[in-house]
Amino acid sequence: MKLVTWNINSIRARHDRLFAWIDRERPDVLCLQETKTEDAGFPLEALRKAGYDVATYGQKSYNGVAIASTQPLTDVTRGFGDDVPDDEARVIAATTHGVRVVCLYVPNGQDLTAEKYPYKLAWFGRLRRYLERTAKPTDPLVVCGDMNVTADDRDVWSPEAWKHQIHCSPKEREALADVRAFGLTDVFRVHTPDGGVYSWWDYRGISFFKDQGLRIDHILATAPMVARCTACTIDRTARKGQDASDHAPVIATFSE
DNA sequence: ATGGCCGCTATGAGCGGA
Repeated sequence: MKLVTWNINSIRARHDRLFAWIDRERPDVLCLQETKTEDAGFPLEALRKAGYDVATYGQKSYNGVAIASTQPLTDVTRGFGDDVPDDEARVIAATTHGVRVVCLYVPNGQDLTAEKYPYKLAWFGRLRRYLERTAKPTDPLVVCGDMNVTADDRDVWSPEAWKHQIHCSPKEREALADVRAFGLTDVFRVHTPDGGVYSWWDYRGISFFKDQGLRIDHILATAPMVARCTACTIDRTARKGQDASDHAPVIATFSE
């Protein structure tokens, strides 16, 4: 089973590139973030035609997540289902290929002094409690998406430039570590212990050309899924050229 | 030191992204 997480940065703006990539890579499960549209603008029929069952959780202009799978999606849930009023479409989950898949678009946080920063930290707490309520660490579970946090300095092209910046603050990293402490492992790191591989590059300047990126898109898995994970890579080629998302897809392969 | 790009919107400037 080939599972992909990709912050597509507008599924409408990325339509041709997305479908060309799907045709080439044929993922079994595709988790998308920042679709930036309600269902009216979502290419539901095109994905079905390509052989996918699809579940969306969209909103106008911002956020938006979706899961597509070559097998049926069952038990689809949207949001955390907690008691916090929140209409931002950032969480969708479904069971497919015998695996519970949680697709996340974590809040950006803006900067360490913004009101969005404590919201982001609290959001990670809600995520941890959501996992406690809805899953067990012994389940076949994958939690993936745009985490908007670097796990440690190996994920940062310049730890000095990014020190105490958003995506790299100790509190964000602690919040992500607390989510992992539920019983999740970053499968990319299992296969690639060395740093210097990124999943996002700023559109501005020549950051991609100079490989000045961050690894903020993660695939986390419970122990039974880690045992089945034979590879995890980041498709840097998808970031090249015109009309690319600023994120590259992360691909994990699991044995049956 | 700052901003540099991109996608969105009952667009044409301002917001959010990371």
